[in-house]
Amino acid sequence: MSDVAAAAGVAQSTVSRILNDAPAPISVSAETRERVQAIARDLGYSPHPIARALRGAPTMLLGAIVRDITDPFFAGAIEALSVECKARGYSVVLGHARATEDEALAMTAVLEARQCDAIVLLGDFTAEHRLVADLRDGRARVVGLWHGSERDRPFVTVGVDNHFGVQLAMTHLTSLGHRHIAYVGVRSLGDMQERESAYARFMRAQGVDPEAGYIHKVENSVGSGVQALAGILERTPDVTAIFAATDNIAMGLLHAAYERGLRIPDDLSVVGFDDIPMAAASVPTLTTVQMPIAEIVARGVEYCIGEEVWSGEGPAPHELLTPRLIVRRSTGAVSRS
Amino acid sequence: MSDVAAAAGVAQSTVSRILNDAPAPISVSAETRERVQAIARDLGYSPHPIARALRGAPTMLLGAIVRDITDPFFAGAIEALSVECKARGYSVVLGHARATEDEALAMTAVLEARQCDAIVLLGDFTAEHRLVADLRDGRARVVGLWHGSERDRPFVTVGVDNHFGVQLAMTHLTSLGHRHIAYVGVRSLGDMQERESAYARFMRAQGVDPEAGYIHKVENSVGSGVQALAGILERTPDVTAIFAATDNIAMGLLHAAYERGLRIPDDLSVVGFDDIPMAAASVPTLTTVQMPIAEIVARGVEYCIGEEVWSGEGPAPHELLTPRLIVRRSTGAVSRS
DNA sequence: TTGTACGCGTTATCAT
DNA sequence: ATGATAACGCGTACAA
Repeated sequence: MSDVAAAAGVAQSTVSRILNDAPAPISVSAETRERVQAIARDLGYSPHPIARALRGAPTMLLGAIVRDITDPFFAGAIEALSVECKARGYSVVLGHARATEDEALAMTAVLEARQCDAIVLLGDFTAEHRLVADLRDGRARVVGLWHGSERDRPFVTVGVDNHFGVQLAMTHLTSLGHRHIAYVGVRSLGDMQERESAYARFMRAQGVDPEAGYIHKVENSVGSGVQALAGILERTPDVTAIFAATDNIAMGLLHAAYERGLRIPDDLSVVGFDDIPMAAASVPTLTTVQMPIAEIVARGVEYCIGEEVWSGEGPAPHELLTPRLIVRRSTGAVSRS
Repeated sequence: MSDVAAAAGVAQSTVSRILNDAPAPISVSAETRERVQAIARDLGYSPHPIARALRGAPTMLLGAIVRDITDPFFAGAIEALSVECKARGYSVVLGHARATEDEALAMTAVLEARQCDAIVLLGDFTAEHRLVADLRDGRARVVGLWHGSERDRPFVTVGVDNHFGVQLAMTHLTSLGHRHIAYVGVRSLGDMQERESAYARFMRAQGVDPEAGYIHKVENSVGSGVQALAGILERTPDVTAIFAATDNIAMGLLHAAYERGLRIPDDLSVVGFDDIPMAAASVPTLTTVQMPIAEIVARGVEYCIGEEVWSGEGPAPHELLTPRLIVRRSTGAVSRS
């Protein structure tokens, strides 16, 4: 910038004013303005974001803390986040927080994140106490997406109505005649916990005790479907349908059923949750619960770097968006009792 | 930091020296050192990375420019990149460059990327001339991963030996008796182009003219398999096997075959390329070409922020790592001629 | 209308 | 062994 000033024969502050479209009470002669702008262009000047940031300007960086980018669902969420941020001139920096033990390392991400104007938590991190505490005390605004509906949230959260989503899926199955419906979920809090309890409540309302071996917990990976299915068939052979807490798991179940020679949906119906891209191209295609990902992300970003901020007073806003059921070919009428 | 200095009753520069483990020729009394360190800890002091960066320190930020995070293969690559960077104390900031027309926006990512110490290109961006030009002229070190093997590369590239990978896949198919093998690829340069020409060369060596309708190009998505299969069966009904340039496409083919009632591998064999996680859990599981992703990423990161730098003189280093074939259940002996 | 001077939080250099 | 001071690039209050 000083180069530009020197070349134009004006003070550096003048250049700054011109290039930043000086606020109202200041005025610059049109002639100087044009000259400086021309020179700045010729010299290929571009402002140094770091120096700006040092002056207190926002870094235009938004930190995204996520457990597993490889999870197709979160990959889609990050995609949406990236698009939304780009539209607002922001970039997203990735913070990895793989395992729970990685808490300390996740902290690192937070520290680095001090350069970020805001932090978005993708998924459930309620178990990560130190992380949450640091985030709460930190300078940056924080928003939790798909973070569950726990009480006393320390920051704004936006998510999906898990209870309603599960209801949709389960009602679909019962309307097809299924009564003995197993659940395969993930040992985690937040959304996973909510889906499980919504399932349990539904089953009890139907007069079936879900605690009688119908609930199975595995890792959230396509590979875990095999062991889950084996467990289900062994402990509750009367099962005619399975509700999986994520599409990833559901994919694993489709695979495992195929390996065992079980036909879907003739012998077994499967419903997932997430509607990942692969759900529309699996064998067979997967009936699943779809969430308005883009909307959820957009709401979260709005709270982070938009107008609609939370003052920090009173309970943190908590928005729940509504999912819908996508019926495909993995579910069908029950063929045995 | 000035707070710490005031509280300790020493000069602020002294604090800086202590906290940064001052270089050799400087000495600090042990007593002062401990006192300052204690106070810094009590005050919860942590250095301001932006101010450091302004002084010329590296930002410890690595920019990753990628077309589609949703692509399971690149999601895996980003995961590996993130892990590798974290181990070196770096964070990765995501630069989205979706469509080709998005070139201008990709530029934005580059500009923001000025804060980055290095840039990693994930995938092929040779068609993005302005992007490449800007990157070449830029300050940051640039490395292209899976960027193809074009000549006169303006920066270091690390990738996979596509020719060898295709050879593995095709040899596997011919050894099973397949002769009429179709190819489904993507209209793009870099790796996609190399896989296609490697396929064409192999076919010609086998005495089959690949130009006779055996080559099909689609979008790289699971959804595009349906139209691809329809086109293949219509134009070349003698086909008994298909080689897909990516697992994503291969997944779509498995799905499309199932919808048409074609049994895999009895009626049709399918081979993919990438070995995405889903390839091990599809119906049926997919025979595919696996790349050493972690190694490729590690090599790239080494060139970016490691010791092994390229001076900029002479031709840019270009490393090719070796893929291997993973044989699963989507390929079998030919059953018709 | 434009120039001067200061400060953001560090680190490096020079002087004490 | 430590303190004072300049500089990094920018925005801005104040002076001219």
